[in-house]
Formats: sequence, C-alpha cells, structure tokens
Amino acid sequence: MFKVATFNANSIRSRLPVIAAWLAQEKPDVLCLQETKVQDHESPAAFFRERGYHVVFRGQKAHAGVALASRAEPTDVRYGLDDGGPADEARLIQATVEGIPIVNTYVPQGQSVDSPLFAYKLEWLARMRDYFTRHFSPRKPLLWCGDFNVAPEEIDVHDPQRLQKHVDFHPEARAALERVREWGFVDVFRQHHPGEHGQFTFWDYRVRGAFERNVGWRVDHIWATPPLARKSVRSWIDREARQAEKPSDHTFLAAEFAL
Amino acid sequence: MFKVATFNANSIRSRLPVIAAWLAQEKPDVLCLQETKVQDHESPAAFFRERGYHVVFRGQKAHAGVALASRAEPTDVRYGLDDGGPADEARLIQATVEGIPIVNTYVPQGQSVDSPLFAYKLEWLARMRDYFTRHFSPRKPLLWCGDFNVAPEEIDVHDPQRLQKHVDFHPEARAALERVREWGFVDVFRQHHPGEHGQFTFWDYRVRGAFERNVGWRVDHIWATPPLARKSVRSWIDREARQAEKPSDHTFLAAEFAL
DNA sequence: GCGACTGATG
DNA sequence: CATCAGTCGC
Repeated sequence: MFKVATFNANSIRSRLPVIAAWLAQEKPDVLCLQETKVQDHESPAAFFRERGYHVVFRGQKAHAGVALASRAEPTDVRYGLDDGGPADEARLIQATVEGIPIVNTYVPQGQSVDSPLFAYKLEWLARMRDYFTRHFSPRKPLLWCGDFNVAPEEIDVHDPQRLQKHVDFHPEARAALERVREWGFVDVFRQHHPGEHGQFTFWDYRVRGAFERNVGWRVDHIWATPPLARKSVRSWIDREARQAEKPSDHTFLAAEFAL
Repeated sequence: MFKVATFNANSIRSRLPVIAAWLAQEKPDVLCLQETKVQDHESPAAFFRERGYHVVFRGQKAHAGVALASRAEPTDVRYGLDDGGPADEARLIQATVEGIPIVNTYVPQGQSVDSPLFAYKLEWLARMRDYFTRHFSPRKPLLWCGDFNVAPEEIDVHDPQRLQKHVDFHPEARAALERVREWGFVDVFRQHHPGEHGQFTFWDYRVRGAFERNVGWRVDHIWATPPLARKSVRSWIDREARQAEKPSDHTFLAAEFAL
C-alpha cells in the first residue's frame, strides 16, 4: 500500500508538533507540505531525517514554500515551473517516489478578483496544464497534490452563493482548475466520496467557530491520472489535526493506493 | 510554614508554562511577579484561579507590570507610590496575606547612568524609604520583594570591576538601596548565604552562554524586617526555571518563614 | 486569528 | 536573545 498525504502547514516550524504526531500515527509514504514559510537553510531537515524520512524543499521568507517528505529516497527532484515564465520555485516541487511522479503545488491564492494576483493565479493554473502536457501523460501514473486554492464544486464550500466572488471559488478559478482536470486527472478524494457536502480541508482562523460550525473549504487535493486513480482504495480528510494544540488552518488530506 | 517567592517573568503571558510548573512543584503561599507586560484586562486571572490562587495585578502595555498571587485572600491591596509624585502603579503592588504585609516592586532600571531615567531610579529608591517610613515600622513584620534592579554587593555580580558604571551596580544605585535597607530590612537570601559569590537570579539573554558560564546578577530580592527575618528558616534561588523551555531571563527566588 | 516581517528595547 | 509594537498576508 502506498499512502500519500498533503498538508498546508501554515509555517512548518510552527507546525512541527502537529506534523510529528501525524507522521507517527499515519506513517505515510509521502507527505506533501505547503506554506512552509521558511528559507531552505532554515528548513527542519533533521526533523524528517530523525523520523526516517527524506525531505526536499524549496522556500522563501514569510510566504509560500513547499516540501516533500518520503520514506523512500526521491529521484528526479525539480523545482518550479519551467516554461520561461516566473518559475515560482517556492510553489512547485516535483519528485518521483517508488516510481510514482508526484507534483506538489501551492497554487497562488489570488488575493481578490480585481487584483493582478488573481490574473496571475488563473495564468498559473493554465501553465500547470501546459506543465503536465510537456512532462507527463495521462496514461501513466502521476499524482498532483497540494493546496490548489480552488474549491472545485458547490459542495466544496460552505456557502456557494455568498462565495461566488471569492478567489478560491470564482467561476474563472474553477474553470481554470477544470481545464487542468480535463487534461487527465481524477479527484481522488471525490472519487471515494461522491456528492458528499461539507468535506472540508480548510477553516479560516478568522471565522469564529469555523471548525465547530464546519464553515470551511475543500481547497487541498490529491489528484491522480486514471491508471493510478484506479488503484486508489481510500481517501480521507483527517479532521483531528485541525483540533490540535496550535493547529494550522488546514488539515491533512490522505489517500491510499494498492500498487 | 509561609513560603514566599519572587520572579521577574519578562511577560507573564509568555511565561505561563514556567509559572505553572513552579507553582505545582513549590506551592508557595505567595508569588510576587514583575515585568508582567500586560494590561489588567488581559491579565491571566483564570490561570491563577484554576490553580487555587488569588491574584492582584497592575500593568500596562509592553513594559513593567506587577502581580501578586496568594493562596489566602489578600487584604489591604494598594497600587503605586502615594507621595504625590508619579504613582507608577505598574511598579508597586502591596497586599497583606495571612497578616503579613508584602510590598512587591519592579524598581526602574534606569537605562544608562547619564539618562534622566537613572536619576528617576535613584529618586524612586529614596521614595521607597519614605514609603516604608510612612506606612510601616521596622519593628513589625513586613516583606519587600521584587526585582530591585540593584545588585547590593560585589559578590552579587559576575564582574564588579567592569560593571561599576552599569545602572544596576552603580555606586549611587547601591547607596540608594542601602539607604532603604538601613530603614530596617534584612536581606533574607544573604542572611542564609553570607559571603557566597555567584548566587545570581538574572542572566542576560544577550550574553552568550550567560547561564552556563554563570555570568549573572543578583538583582531580585526578598527583604524582611527583623522580627520576620528572625523567623526565616531558608532562602534559595531555583536555577531550574532559567533552564526551562522558554525561560525568563530571571529565575525564582524563594524564602520560608516559620510563623 | 495566526502566521511572518521590521524596528524598538533591555 | 527574547520581548514588545506595528504591519502585512491569507
């Protein structure tokens, strides 16, 4: 069994206790992390080593940052987009683990619909489709994990009416993500939980009682190409980590594959 | 047995774990705190209540702030100096516990010898003598606890030569404190440890390896009037708290009295 | 709300 | 080195 998980840590350094507990309990083969908010020379490499994990990462001060921890040694590690535009190395890390290529992204949030950052987000998602086209085939195993900063469907947000203009649920953002899905991905969590409402991975700190009232979003994802999706036996959101001592505003999403 | 302690917390909110551990271990009858750095409406009153302590406090944003926690309910609680000068309520709190009046102060540090704040410090110590004269008698039990920001003797600093011009060891500061002692106090810690060098309560964060090398200061004190000093059976510095997870730059000074 | 930053103070 | 205040970003 091949167990993969993704977690927006909202600062990897602040979240080491949460990550330690989850690794000890779940022993995933791969853990993708986003919003590590740490420069490479400050990255807690020893933390993963001590727990039997390899880790690769690319980060910067204060914002973004991605890491990929794996029991097996990763090969073919790459950072950032490679189409000649901004590489955004702190937002994309790719590695092959046990023969499975894994792309871990922290998609730009976009700030607000009228911001140039929203246009950048839409363009970024278009570049992702191009990235997959150039490097991979939907007929071969591939995993795309991370914080996509898009809730794909109405059932993936707590209030689809009110959130139409939110950058994470805007029709244009959803359409841009849908274009990547059409390239050849299956939403692994949704495959195992068709039509389920309120299955969220993110609850805003700023919304009072957000977790208790389940005022959340499903913006973290594990997507697989069809040959791999067919082998997936289970996918779940572990809500426990969002109730930890000093929680991230996101929680862990996991999936298991019978390779 | 009546156990009293004093601790410069350097932010009471940041130091709750340290204080919790110490209260649980030592169960003092009274704990005097300085540098709480918190406004009254943000003070962690519940923290003390949950542990079986009453607490009174006076603080402000960012600087100074004093608190007094006690197992027995305190009576005659007063704040600040009352001589018509600046009351400095965040630097002096007085309460009577089990019949013993206790004055807890955070004496102004003084910044540098040429600063007006140093003159203010010297004046403040003079006002303390006046305060004791007006309110108390050396023939009756009285405790003066706190961070006095003065190391009384050469054996109370790591390098008496080099520190002559430091505001906490300046001859004028020492003389000003000595004038208060002469009113009628016994240095309770020193009574039990005459002539001992290097018995410090404060080690500057900025001095590398200060604690390990014992590059410190004895600036925190428990002083008693003679009738009470005669009943003191023990006084000690608990160096452990300075080695805790997120330590204050000071540690706890304690004393026991056989009432 | 809770991260991170800068610039200040001891 | 470790607080604070402010400010920024999600």
